[in-house]
Amino acid sequence: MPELPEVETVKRTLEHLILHKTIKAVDVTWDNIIYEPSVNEFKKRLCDQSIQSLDRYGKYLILNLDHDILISHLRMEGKFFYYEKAHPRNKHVHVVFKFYDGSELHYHDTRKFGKMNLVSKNIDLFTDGPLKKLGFEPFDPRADADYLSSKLKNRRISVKQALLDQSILVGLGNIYVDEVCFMCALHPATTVDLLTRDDLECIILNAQKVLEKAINLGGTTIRSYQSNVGVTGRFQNELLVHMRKDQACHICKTSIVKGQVAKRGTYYCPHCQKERL
DNA sequence: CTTACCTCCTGCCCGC
DNA sequence: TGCGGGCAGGAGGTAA
Repeated sequence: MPELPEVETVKRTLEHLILHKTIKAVDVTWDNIIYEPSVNEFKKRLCDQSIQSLDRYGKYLILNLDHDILISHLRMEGKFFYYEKAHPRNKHVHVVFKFYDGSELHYHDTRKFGKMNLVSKNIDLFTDGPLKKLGFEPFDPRADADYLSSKLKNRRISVKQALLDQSILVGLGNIYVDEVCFMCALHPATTVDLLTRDDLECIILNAQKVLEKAINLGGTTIRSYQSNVGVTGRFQNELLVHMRKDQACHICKTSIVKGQVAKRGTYYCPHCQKERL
């Protein structure tokens, strides 16, 4: 499940592979991957546009083209494969970008959860476009305790759910939310109305920390992430609680527990992360 | 304005 | 061994 660091890794890898290439044709074999516009318009408009630059916001990958912006969200299992020459399509490949130099970029998505949006460059992604509902990145100086406090006002959801909510902060998914909760000694089910100002500052600080460290290690590779674009994640060796059920907490040696919070598989240390009631 | 629930999909795990 | 059922999981949509 690609979160901010994994998408950043994909973005950096793709920059070396497809920057300045011009699209000759696009094949789409699973229509629901394309959120907007219609599949026919999507394919047609992409033709003859070149990749001017790549960007990322939260977990969204952004390709700046000549006239449009292509936004790709990998959701659970989306990944890219790049080939120098025409390559047979794997059964889980649903979108193929063919470039004029003969190379191809294949979008592979086992569960077909990923989405692509194509929007005009004339619209502002953050005020009118598909990213308008998103919150700040944890690195953003505007993402301070006051900001979080205002976002959480009148809300009684769990910390886990709040950190998964991309309209509050972008970039954290199930893995890194568990890590941040542990680093802040917060039980993931603690409701946000019980958080102190210190907790909010701690959350921002540790979200920055965990994301920066994961980016530097190329992201987290859980299971065999067989993409040839962004494969080398090593952060899985640094995880403090996620995927560590029954293993010793690094602080107190208590066994890490896996439970359900906000309907998500959630790992935490029952000793270091006491729930507040 | 909330929060809760449904949907999309497939591979995998479990029990029989 | 083979089969069916249940389940996980981002985020958009919708209902209450």
